[in-house]
Amino acid sequence: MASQTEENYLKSLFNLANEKDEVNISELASQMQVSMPTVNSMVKTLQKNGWLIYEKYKPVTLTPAGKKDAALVIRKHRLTEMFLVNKMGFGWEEVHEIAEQVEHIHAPKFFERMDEMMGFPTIDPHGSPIPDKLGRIQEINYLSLTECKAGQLVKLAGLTNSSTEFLEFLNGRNLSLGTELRILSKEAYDHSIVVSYSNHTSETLSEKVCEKLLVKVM
Amino acid sequence: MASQTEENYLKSLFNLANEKDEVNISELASQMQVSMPTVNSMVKTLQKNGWLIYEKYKPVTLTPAGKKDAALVIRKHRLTEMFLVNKMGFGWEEVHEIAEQVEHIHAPKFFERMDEMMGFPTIDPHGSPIPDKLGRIQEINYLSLTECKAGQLVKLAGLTNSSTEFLEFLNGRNLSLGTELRILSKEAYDHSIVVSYSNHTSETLSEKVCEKLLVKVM
DNA sequence: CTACATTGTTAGATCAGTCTAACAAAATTG
DNA sequence: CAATTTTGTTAGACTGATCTAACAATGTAG
Repeated sequence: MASQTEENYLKSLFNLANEKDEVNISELASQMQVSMPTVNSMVKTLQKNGWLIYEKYKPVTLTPAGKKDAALVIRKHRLTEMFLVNKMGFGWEEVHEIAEQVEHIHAPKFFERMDEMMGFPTIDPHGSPIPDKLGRIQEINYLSLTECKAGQLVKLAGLTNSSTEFLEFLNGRNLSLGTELRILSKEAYDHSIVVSYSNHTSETLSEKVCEKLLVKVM
Repeated sequence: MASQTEENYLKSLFNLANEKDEVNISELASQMQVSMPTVNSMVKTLQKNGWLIYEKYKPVTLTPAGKKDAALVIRKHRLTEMFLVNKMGFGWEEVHEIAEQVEHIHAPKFFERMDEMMGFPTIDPHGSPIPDKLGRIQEINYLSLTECKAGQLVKLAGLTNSSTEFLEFLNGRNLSLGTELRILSKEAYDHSIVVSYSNHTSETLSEKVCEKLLVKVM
């Protein structure tokens, strides 16, 4: 069974993997906030346990078992976040920190019960998909708000970043998942976008914000 | 902040402390399932951190800070057990294992929220008191069923042991907290007790069982 | 293609938490 | 109270996860 540390490495590896499923040691080190030698020794351990493929001076790749176990940790994290929001009344900006700890609990029925109580949700409070019990993750491809055209009506469906600061910024603008946005105009110079939604008749969103907003065209 | 290991030692120390607040190294070793040298080195660490008083060849004693922090871990454990039973539908025999893990989560608002959702319960699903936010624990003195007399009507209010096996035994007999028992007779030879309750007209409970049942005389 | 920058590895140390073996103090018991 | 048992301590080793310093391989840019 994976230690908490190992679970954290699996999660990072899963999230950092590129199209070729590869992750560099340096990326992983910076993501995990540890030194490269630490990562070097840890990938050897993870390899020994069948979670990844490692060859000297090459990027590492999760094995199918590694991907599955990583997805199951992510499942625990996202189920927890959803439970905290839907069943315990927390705000979407408060749950990450708690879920970071709860995700390491080894008690299948605890998470099964959460899942059941919530009616088997498929996304977490930030719009990210919740992997199933077998670690399968449904790919959703939303558009970034930056890719949309003026005049379009879109619905906010996900985020590419869920930092507390960003979530609090969105709270301050009354923006939440499900909010329908009308794109009033796009500024060519700085790529900012003017939108209207709910009782906001005109709100300007910077490119920095728009690129983090994932939407579904209505 | 206490590590998980330290939290576990604090909990054991709190539970093992006798009238003089003392705990022997050997007791602690057996409770924690580690060797005596391990305990020896750990108590030195705990002392360094202000949680206990240690002198060579003497039993150890928790400091006020140690007692408080121990009680706060026990609070997290018992709130979790109660939440699992009352809000998530688990049986009282299922919750200990999960709570053993959840108790190490460092997220005050998570436990505050549980507490609030349950209406600030004072006992856990096994009848043990839940310490308050300041680590104060209200002493309840129930009688052991063995101390009761034939003819008395008593209500099951607590347990001195909450092992899964014992809880499953009680489930099999339809015995739960709040059950009112009429003591029909006491057998002098083996100290077994015959009781009636609910729709059980006559059930014989061995001394082993009776001594673990805490009751309130009606 | 060589030089420099970046990335990755090795060696060796540290810390927390654990162990066993050997020994010492304290408690018990004839 | 002396002998034996129980309890506790010390020394030294190990594992997991981390570090820094030194070095080696790879990638990049003139």
